[in-house]
Amino acid sequence: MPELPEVEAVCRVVRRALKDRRIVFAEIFRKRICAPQTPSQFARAVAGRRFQSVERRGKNILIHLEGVTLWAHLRMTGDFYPVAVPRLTPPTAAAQFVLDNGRALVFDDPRGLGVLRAVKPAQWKRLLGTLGPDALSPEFTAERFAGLAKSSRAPIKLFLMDQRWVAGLGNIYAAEALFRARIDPRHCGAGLGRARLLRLHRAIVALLTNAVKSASLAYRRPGVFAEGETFRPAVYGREDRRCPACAGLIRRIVQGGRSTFFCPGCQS
DNA sequence: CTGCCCCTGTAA
DNA sequence: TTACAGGGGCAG
Repeated sequence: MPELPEVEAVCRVVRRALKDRRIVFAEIFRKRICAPQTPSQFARAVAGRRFQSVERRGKNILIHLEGVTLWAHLRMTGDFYPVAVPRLTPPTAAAQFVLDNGRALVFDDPRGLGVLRAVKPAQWKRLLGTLGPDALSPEFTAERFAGLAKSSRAPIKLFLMDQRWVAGLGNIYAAEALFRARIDPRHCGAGLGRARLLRLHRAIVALLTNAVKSASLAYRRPGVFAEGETFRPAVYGREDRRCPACAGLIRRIVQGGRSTFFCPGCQS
C-alpha cells in the first residue's frame, strides 16, 4: 500500500474530484469493504451529502461530508480516482460514488482489504485518538519522537511501523529512513543514543517530504503509486544488490512477519 | 512476541 | 506450485 506520501497524493485527487460536489448515490461492489456496516446502511449514510473537506492522518483518509464523515483506509491496494462515465467501472472497483456532475469517484481495490465506513464525529475522533502524530505534522517533533523511542524495547523498524507512535510510515519508508539514518533495523529504541534518534527523526521528515512531492507528481495512473524516476529505493526490495553508498550487499531479514531490507555495512 | 487472517495478483 | 506483496486486527 500506499504509505503516507501516496495516501497524501490520493487525498489530493479526492479533493479535486469532490470539490463543490454532492454525492448522489453510492454503489458497493464488494460488501466486505464497508463491513460491519451493510452496503445499504453505508450507501444511505453518504447519499445526497455535500462534500466539505478531506483530512489525512497517517494512512487514514477522512472525507468530511455534510453531516457524516467517510473514513477510508487503502490498506494494500486501495485507490481513489475519478471516472467520467460511471457505467464503465473497472472490474476491480470495490465501490463507486456517483456525483452531481454526472461523473463518479471510484474506490478501486483488487485485493479488497481496504476500508470504507460512514462515521460520526465521536467515532472518527476515537479512531484518530489511537494514532500517533502524523509524521509530517508539526506535532511530530524530534523531542517527542526521541522520548517515545527511548522507552521502546521493540526493534526500531517495528517501532517506526507502529501507528500508535508515529502515523504514516510503512514497510518501505521505515526501511528507507533507517538506511538514511544509518541505523540497524534490529536495534531497539532504548538502545539507541539520543543523537542517532534525532538523526532518524530528521531522516523520516526529509524522506517523506521529498516523497510527497514525487508521489503527487507521479500520481496519474490508477493503482500505480509511483513509477519511473520518482521512486528509487536505496534498500527496499533490493536483496543481494549493491548498496548505493558502500557497494556492499543488501540483506533481507524478517521482522514482525514482514521483510526488512538493510545494508549491514552502512547500518549499525 | 509469533502466526494467522482478510483477499487477489504476480513472479519465481 | 509456492512465496510474496507498500496494512492491520486478532488470538495465542
